[in-house]
Amino acid sequence: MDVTMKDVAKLAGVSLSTVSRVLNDSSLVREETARKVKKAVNKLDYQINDSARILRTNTSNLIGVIGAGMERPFLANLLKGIEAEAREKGFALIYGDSDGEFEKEQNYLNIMKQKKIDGIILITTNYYNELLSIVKNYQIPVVFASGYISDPEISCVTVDNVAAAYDVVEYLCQNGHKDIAFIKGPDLDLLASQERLRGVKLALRLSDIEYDSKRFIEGDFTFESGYSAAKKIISRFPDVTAIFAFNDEMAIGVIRYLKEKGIRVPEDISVVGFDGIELGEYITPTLTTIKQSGYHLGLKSIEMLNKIVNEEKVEDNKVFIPHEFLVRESSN
Amino acid sequence: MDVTMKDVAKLAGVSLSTVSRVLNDSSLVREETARKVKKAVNKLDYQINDSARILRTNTSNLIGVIGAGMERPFLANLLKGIEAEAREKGFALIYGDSDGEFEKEQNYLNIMKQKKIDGIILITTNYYNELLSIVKNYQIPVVFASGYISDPEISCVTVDNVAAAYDVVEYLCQNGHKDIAFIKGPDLDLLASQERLRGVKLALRLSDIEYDSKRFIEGDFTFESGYSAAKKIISRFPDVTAIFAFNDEMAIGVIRYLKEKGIRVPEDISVVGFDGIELGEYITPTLTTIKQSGYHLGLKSIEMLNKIVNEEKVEDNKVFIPHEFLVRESSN
DNA sequence: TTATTACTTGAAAACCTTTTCATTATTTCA
DNA sequence: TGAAATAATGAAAAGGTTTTCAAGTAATAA
Repeated sequence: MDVTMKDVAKLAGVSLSTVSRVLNDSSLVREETARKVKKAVNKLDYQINDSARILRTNTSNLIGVIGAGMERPFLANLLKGIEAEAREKGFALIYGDSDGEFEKEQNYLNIMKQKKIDGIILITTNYYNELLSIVKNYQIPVVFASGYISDPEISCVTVDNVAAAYDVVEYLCQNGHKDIAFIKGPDLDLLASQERLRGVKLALRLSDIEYDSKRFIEGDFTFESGYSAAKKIISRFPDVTAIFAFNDEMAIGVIRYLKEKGIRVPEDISVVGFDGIELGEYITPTLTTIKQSGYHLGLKSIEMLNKIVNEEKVEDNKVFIPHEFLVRESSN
Repeated sequence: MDVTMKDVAKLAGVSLSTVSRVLNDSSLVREETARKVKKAVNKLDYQINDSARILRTNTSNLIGVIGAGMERPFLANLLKGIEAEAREKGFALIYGDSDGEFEKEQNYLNIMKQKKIDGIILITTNYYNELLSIVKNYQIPVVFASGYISDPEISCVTVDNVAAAYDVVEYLCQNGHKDIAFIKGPDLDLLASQERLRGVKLALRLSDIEYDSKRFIEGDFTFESGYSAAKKIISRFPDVTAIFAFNDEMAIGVIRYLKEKGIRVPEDISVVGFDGIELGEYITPTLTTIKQSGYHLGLKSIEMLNKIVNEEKVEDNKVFIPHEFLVRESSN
């Protein structure tokens, strides 16, 4: 039913092998013959059968992406960056959202293995160690795009979460805030959230503020969790003067709660987020935050993965993308 | 290098055919033999070679998704719904973001054809007719998830944009608004935005308000375009009492601009959006909007596509997902 | 017991490429 | 001009499945 190389060969009056050569590397074939073949290809609107090609060559030009919660603006942008650069490099994408569940991740990994993906990008923080060992075992080139992986064999590209979180807290302390509350990510999140936590602790220590675990409320990166965390914070620590949420959505949830309670931001309480999603410029007050570019992060991930796949030398396999501390209206 | 069925067959002491049967439909094989085979499969951690399977069967369990601007919250949710239901039905996803460019769409279509996708979901509004004719020509089962397609052969699932937009305008008129401005989607958008426009015109006519094309500013569904459209509106039509933006992001951009100018929402100007993204509940004032569930839309799309792929009868190939008019703080 | 029938299994072809190896045609050099 | 080298092409194998067809075995019916 579909047009195959055989049909092209017949129409062009040449052999299968010749058609294949023209399609891949016409340098081995006489120019005139190549012309004939190309003409036939166009005439028949021939499309290669990818499965047959993959079966034979064992390379798919497919890149797998496993992530969690890709509807979050930051991650959606990351995906877009991945997508754009993958396209640029000639890869198609196969994508699976794991919701942070290990079982789904395993499942997607199997599917991807079966599809002979050339490489994989992991945007997943909960079971990264387990995942990593599977991927290593399968020998699939991998790039982590969700945090710093210490294993020297593993490439990762991420914002410097520790430094960024440190900057935020240092800024708050320098502005005289002593009673600060924090909204972490899920405790299951072993990368980004943990790293930000480390940065916070470091800054607190250097500012001689005692670490008090009760001031760290667990959220899940949603508006709603920021909102309800704010509620807890206000009831437990009425004297708080600043709240640092580990992402922008939670910070926006916080602001909403404070407004509802008639608490002024930033006059009564300063609020800081993390990520720098576009939305932060459009709410009132505009959101003080750490800006990192998900798009850029995605881009870099593919760039690096591409090198690994092509066995080019990767000069440095731990890449930090730039971040910027944006002081806007929600803090002082 | 990889484990193949041959290895399994050898270890289990049976033939290739038997292994294949066990893996697909063990009803044809003696229970004891099946056990042996399964044991070998587990022992060797056998994973099927998908390309070989696709080559032989000509079915891939792959669904293509072509969309534009998937970083927008509504569409990101849609993608999530697609993803979840596809997974449920045993499909993997191959996804391409076209940025609304026809060339990229064509390109992805070719790639997907080569990968022998079982079906495709189109979330794309600019060149839908051209795309449709290609897809028809390729004979790929297709579901449109971005608006109403009148071609009776083509399945689509969408919110009833006409009715929803009508509801908004009727509400505004009933609340005494006579001087309303609108922020459309891109003029290239031939589906959702056009349909909403039709609903608006209909309601205006029935409310005896003259249609004035100058009161329809073109936006591109971003915060920024809402912001700058608001600027134009305020300068050109200072007496406006209501603004209806064709999506929530633009409405939020509008609100931001009005706040900066010291114009009160809704006391001075009512603002209404469209989509019902979560964010609308967390800004102040909360956003009046049409709520539609992208997740649900995605789900339904796959459900329908699955039926088409399996050649089940599709009782009704034009599906409207429910929408809800949420009157919140930004309008009165 | 013999002849059917049903149940299990295996051998081999087919799916469509790429690529090695061999062959033929062409060019180069002496 | 003839031999050697080079360039262009084709035949065939290989990659890992599924599936048809045939064969063998066990169960049933006559």
